[in-house]
Amino acid sequence: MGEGVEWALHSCVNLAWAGPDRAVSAARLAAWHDLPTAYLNKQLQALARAGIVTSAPGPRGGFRLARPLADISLMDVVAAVEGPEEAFRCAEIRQQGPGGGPAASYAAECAVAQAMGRAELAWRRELAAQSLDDVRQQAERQAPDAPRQLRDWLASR
Amino acid sequence: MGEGVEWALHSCVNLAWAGPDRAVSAARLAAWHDLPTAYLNKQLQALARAGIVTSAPGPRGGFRLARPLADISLMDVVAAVEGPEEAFRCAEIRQQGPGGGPAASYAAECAVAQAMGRAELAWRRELAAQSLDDVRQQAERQAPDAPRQLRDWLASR
DNA sequence: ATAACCTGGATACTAGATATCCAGATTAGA
DNA sequence: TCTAATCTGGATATCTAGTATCCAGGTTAT
Ligand code: SF4
Ligand code: SF4
Repeated sequence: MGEGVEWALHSCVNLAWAGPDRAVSAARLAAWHDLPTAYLNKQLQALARAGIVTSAPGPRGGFRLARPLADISLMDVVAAVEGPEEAFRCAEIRQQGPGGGPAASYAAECAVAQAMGRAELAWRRELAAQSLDDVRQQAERQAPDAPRQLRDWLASR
Repeated sequence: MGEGVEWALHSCVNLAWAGPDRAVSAARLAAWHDLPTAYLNKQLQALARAGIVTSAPGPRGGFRLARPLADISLMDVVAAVEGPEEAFRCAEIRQQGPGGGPAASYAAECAVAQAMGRAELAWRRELAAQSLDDVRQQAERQAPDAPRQLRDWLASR
């Protein structure tokens, strides 16, 4: 699990707090949490390609949310940043060595891979069930003046 | 997800097929699927430390299952091989930069981390719900003579 | 026209996973 | 008792994927 996921999630919540009128540049989003600007920019580009945020060049440009937080699930962000690969990669070892005859060659996905696939599906379902708005609400409960702090800081630039 | 997990899972099923009387050396288990002997040995050591298999040195030594396959869940094996670390590691970025004041410093685990934790819990639960005996049964359905092949090959050594 | 900004490719750096090696310790069997 | 097979565990090397930086474009507000 790359830490780009965490950056992307926090950035989305920050964009929501900044409001829909104001576009925020990658440089500012990065500075807010002291992250490497160029690298965070890559994650934001991935979010843009996935249609989660929109991007605009030029002065007063930057990123803003493409849709309300309630319509963005954690799964959307994870898929956008981490790519579509499964965590468990089948290397087909059962077909190597003396054990792997042609008998097993044409069989379907083996039992191990299926079991791991079911577990990963449960993980995805749970991520898909939680929206970024849920996250935002709880974050505001823990730090009620975080949104105002961010807006003030953005305004002072 | 390291591929040692896959090796360990297949090795456990192979040990079950070999039977409880015969201990199988790491070298033979590795040769069966053409895996690097020394490295597979490390995964088997991890399984031994976790109490999933027992090990015995000396001639006629090797590994055997510590308990029936039905009492070993996929989660047991994954935890033994991959360690206890969570896939999502919280880097506490919210406390870095201008955004992280002392206000948030003492707050509990943030909303993002909690949400990811819930998803990972669902994954673990699904893994814990599936026993290695389920896997064995389906594997035998796909390749009914795999157990006999393995026993024959082991006997011819 | 200028400066602020995104895009995307090329490149370097780094940490972790993969793989090998060796010097003990243990035990079955001759 | 001696030998050979085997596990144990630390040290080390290699490889891969994640992390990070840079630059040469292209776009747009002022
Ligand atoms: S399908 Fe089964 S044997 Fe093949 S790589 Fe996946 S887990 Fe291993
Ligand atoms: S607790 Fe929240 S802010 Fe801190 S590292 Fe985890 S996800 Fe990021």
